Amino acid sequence: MYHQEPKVQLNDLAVLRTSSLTGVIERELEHLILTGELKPGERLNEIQLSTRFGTSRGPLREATRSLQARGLVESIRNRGVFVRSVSPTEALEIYDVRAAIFGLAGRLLADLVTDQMLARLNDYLDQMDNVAASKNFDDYYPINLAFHDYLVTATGNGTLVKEYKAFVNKLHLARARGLVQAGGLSVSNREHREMVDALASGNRERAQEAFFRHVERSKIRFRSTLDADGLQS
Amino acid sequence: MYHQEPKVQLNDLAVLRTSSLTGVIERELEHLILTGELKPGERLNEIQLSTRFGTSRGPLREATRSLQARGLVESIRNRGVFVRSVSPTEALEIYDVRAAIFGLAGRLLADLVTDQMLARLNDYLDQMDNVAASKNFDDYYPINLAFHDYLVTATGNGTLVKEYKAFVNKLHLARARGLVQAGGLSVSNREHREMVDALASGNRERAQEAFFRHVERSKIRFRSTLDADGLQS
DNA sequence: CCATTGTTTATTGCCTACAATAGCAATCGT
DNA sequence: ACGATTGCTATTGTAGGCAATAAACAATGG
Repeated sequence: MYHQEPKVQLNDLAVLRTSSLTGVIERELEHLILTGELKPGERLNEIQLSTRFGTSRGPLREATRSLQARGLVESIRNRGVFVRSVSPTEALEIYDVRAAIFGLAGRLLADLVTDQMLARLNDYLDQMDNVAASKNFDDYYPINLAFHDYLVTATGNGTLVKEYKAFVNKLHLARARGLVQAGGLSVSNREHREMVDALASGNRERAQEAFFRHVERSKIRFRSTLDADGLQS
Repeated sequence: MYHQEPKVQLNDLAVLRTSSLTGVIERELEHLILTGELKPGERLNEIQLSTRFGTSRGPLREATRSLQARGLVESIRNRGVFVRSVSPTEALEIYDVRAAIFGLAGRLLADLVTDQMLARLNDYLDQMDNVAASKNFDDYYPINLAFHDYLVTATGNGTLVKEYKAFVNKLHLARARGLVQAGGLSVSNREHREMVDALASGNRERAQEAFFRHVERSKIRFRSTLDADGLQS
């Protein structure tokens, strides 16, 4: 009975005023998927998960439908819903679309760039240089992520932000997930500087191209490691 | 009881073997929304719609969750789900993202283009010229749509296709829907020829830019009519 | 007359129960 | 022995019912 205290610990009742149980479950499932606790190909058992969340199957089913529409999960009738497994081919497709969207970010930013923004970007670059020098790669990713997040958000185009993040998430479901990260490891900060320089120039097309190429190079690195490991499709 | 013959007329039971009731409802709702039978801002009454489809509220709720994730509908807790109304501002955002994706299509096609493809594209161009000459504008849209659909599909990038169509659909929910179409009416076929010529040249960047600009010009036309009509936000 | 506070009603949120299906194992016939 | 068939079990698909909320209206007090 849902009028009792739900068993969930972190969600105050206040939260449920605005966001429905379904929404909470959806975010929770998304988290489980993206952290890898639920692995690609794994089935989401309705009863098991709903009891885990302390709810009935209804909200859980609604949550999985939403995840399905967002491409994180796929459903086979009468068999269940499974965490999606993104094939290398699809990963390559996603890289291209992501490049296009990120390129748009560059194009838009070229018209919006301010000294303050450039200062902040250069700060990110310095931080990444420092961390790279100290070979502390675990510290590199958070900054790298923040750098890209800032760029995308600063466009002021919410649709763009949403799309970009959706694709980044989807790449986490790539069968060769390790390769995605491994490829990123070798990114030299020079690519990032090229992007910031392009922004500073205020040249739309140049910025778009620099941003686009940055993602395309990630794609190429991904494909290389893919070939090296002899993975197909 | 769902083991009886459902009241839905067009869907054979065979269809339900593969796609769930939820999926059928979702497609049906999507149709109602895109044809305008359900207008932006309108509430989707669960009881009314579920009885209309001859099902219970469960599958209907799952269908609307999916539509919500896809951005066609928005849900307010304890108040219901409403057909989304896309603000002019968001429409402009969408135009940009769509331009980026369409630009990618151009870039990819530049590497894939064949004589056969060019012939087909030129055929489309001729058809549109003819129709435009005869001022039969109702005939113009289907060809225009097919032209763009073909371009996007020919990239072979399914992710791109899906995204592109999603955004086209969303633009149908723009508050100033009429303006979207009105703006398109004045598209001269010259823009289309520029795109095809760029493809023929095999120059990636040029093709990307031509495709990108085509959508951007639609955006500008949309904004002009917007300003003329004194619409805000 | 207006604001505030019950009260009613339509509708959503969630849950439980039952029907149907898929996968598997045991059984049966050949 | 072996394939097809038939139950069995776990799990999903759907239905319908009760609780809770919000919006509209009525009643009350200032």
